[in-house]
Amino acid sequence: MSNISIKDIAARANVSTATVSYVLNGTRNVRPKTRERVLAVIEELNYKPNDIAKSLKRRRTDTIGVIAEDVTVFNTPEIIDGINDYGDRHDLHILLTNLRLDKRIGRDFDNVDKYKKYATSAVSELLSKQVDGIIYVGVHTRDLSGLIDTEGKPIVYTYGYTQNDIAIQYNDEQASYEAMSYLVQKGHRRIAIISGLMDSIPSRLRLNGYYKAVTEFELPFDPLYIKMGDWERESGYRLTKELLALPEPPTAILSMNDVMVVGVLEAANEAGVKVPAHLSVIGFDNREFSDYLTPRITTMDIPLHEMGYQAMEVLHNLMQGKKNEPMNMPVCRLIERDSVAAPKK
Amino acid sequence: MSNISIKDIAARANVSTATVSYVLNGTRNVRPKTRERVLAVIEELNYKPNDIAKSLKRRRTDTIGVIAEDVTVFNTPEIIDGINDYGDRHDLHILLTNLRLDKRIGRDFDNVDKYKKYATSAVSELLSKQVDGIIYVGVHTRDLSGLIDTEGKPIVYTYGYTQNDIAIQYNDEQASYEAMSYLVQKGHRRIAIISGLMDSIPSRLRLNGYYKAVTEFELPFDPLYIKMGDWERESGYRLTKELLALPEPPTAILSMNDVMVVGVLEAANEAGVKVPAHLSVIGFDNREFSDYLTPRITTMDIPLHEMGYQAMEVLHNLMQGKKNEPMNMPVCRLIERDSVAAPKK
DNA sequence: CTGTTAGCGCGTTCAA
DNA sequence: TTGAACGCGCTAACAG
Repeated sequence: MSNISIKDIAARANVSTATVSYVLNGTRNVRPKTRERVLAVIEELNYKPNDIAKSLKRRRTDTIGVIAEDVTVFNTPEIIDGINDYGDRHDLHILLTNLRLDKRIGRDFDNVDKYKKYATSAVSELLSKQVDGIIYVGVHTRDLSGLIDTEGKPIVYTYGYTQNDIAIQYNDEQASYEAMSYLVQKGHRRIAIISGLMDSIPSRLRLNGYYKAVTEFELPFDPLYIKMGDWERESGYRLTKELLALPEPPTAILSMNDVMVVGVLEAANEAGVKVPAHLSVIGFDNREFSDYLTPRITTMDIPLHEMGYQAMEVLHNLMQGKKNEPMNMPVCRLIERDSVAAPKK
Repeated sequence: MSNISIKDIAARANVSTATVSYVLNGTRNVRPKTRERVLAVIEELNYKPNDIAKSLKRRRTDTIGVIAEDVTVFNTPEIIDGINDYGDRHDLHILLTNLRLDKRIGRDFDNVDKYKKYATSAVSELLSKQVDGIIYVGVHTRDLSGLIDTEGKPIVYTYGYTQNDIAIQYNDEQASYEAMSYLVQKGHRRIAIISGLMDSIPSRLRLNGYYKAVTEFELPFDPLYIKMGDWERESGYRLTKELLALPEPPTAILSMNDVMVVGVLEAANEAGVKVPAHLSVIGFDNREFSDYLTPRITTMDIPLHEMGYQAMEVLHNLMQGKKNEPMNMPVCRLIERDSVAAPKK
């Protein structure tokens, strides 16, 4: 156990504690010979500075509080990885709080009262720990205004936003537009879309991208091609059945997540419709399993790592009082696999 | 920004800072009237104690350093969730370090020198931050002796172990034995196993469980039923082809992870062998996608949450100098789905 | 320019 | 119930 303090170093090197501190931080010039001697003693005693004491005086901890709504939800680890990536490069540490919302309240996000207490006490603990800033990692994009009060500490949101704070979002509209372009380029005209729940922002934005593509490429617009799903596999299954039963079924389906694609494939399979020969499918999320399905699913990859990284970058600037230049919105990337082909004539 | 300190409270309540501290911590009796007054002022000024100052004096931070080899690897988030679960219940906070090994060095774990520097500096930073203990979360069970030196601070390993420290492991042998029992009970006798890499501890332990079952249930033992895979899908595919080409092919396959099951299904499909009608399969890991494959895969769930929870519990005892009674080894649980049926006569 | 002294940051806790 | 020392490192002020 190292109870060695700066005093011990000072004593053994025959200098004052101030000098040791200056050597350690390069805050001031120290004669090379003295510096050598101090460094040698530090090495010899394997001294490790006490960051707690340092933080108390500096009124800065170089620590960021991360509030994750649920670390076990698929998007969170990759965002945290991005946060760590930036943190490593700038000597910022991460105090992680996991609200565990999925296990505690499931998907009942409307009932804010159920989890406000968790969020509030998380913030309170982080403030007591004197974090220099906070990143909130939601599981699902929505308005979080009023959920927490950081009492002036800088905060940045991902997968969520408020009226007043900075939030990092990726470009949903562009993503679905790009997926549509790809399908069109492959020769598709009759393209259906299976959305997520319509109270969801990404659902609406992606629908915008869909409309935009339909308009720009002058695709046949049929309201029956627009299906409201609920993010779950069963809705993919059910809605695909409906689509396939249409007098003029679509030749391609854009599904707003990969989970619903599982249902799409089941329905196609049951109906004897081959994917991609008779029906093309694109998913969203690039979940690991999308590569394990048959056929391997073409899907939009969400820039999670970049979102975490950018959130930290923006927060870091905020902490230093720098203005944040408007940054590029992270964009999705199409992962081409085997679920899209040219339509049969 | 709250710059209110205990002094402000003391002044406004006409007491000494000591009294405020006693009220806050209940460390000593305070006359009810005084206590009321202090509490009122605290409320009024929305005072939040500074844990940094507190930690400096108490020489204890109530913070645990978690070193994760990679948070984006599938088992890690659930382990962290277990850590948080225990932490929440005992007012312990988590300082998270992510070594990001998967991105930095891939699977090249043999080359310790490549990541020793990351691990060492992670420990060093955590010690400087004065964490009360450390949990190391590996991505893959192996001997980590000599990787890091915590200088006397208590440490507990999961997915990894050393010669001298405590490590939380789940019961691998029991898991494969139980999977085998289940297959036998369904009527299978000719059961093959596809292992992971054989330099892996879990591979060997699970093979032990397999042997034990073969012996106890007096199954026909055929060395050709034992296939060495490498955890990857392709090996599942290739080895299943070999198994199906045998003069007496197995009626069931136990695969040491779910990823290889993907390959098993592909091979079976190509050979026109129906799962589970003609071939039963059990996987390992209960990966989310195992429920999305066709058929839905029966698999062994690994008690990740419990491992994290138990690691914290053990560490907490260590921190308090308590002896750790031997605890129950976390056990896997069979998730029954649709990939196992009775064998055809 | 180099080195030292001493007070500070904020709660905790002992002696009185 | 209180005054004051203390935990450890930083840094302003000062001396040589």
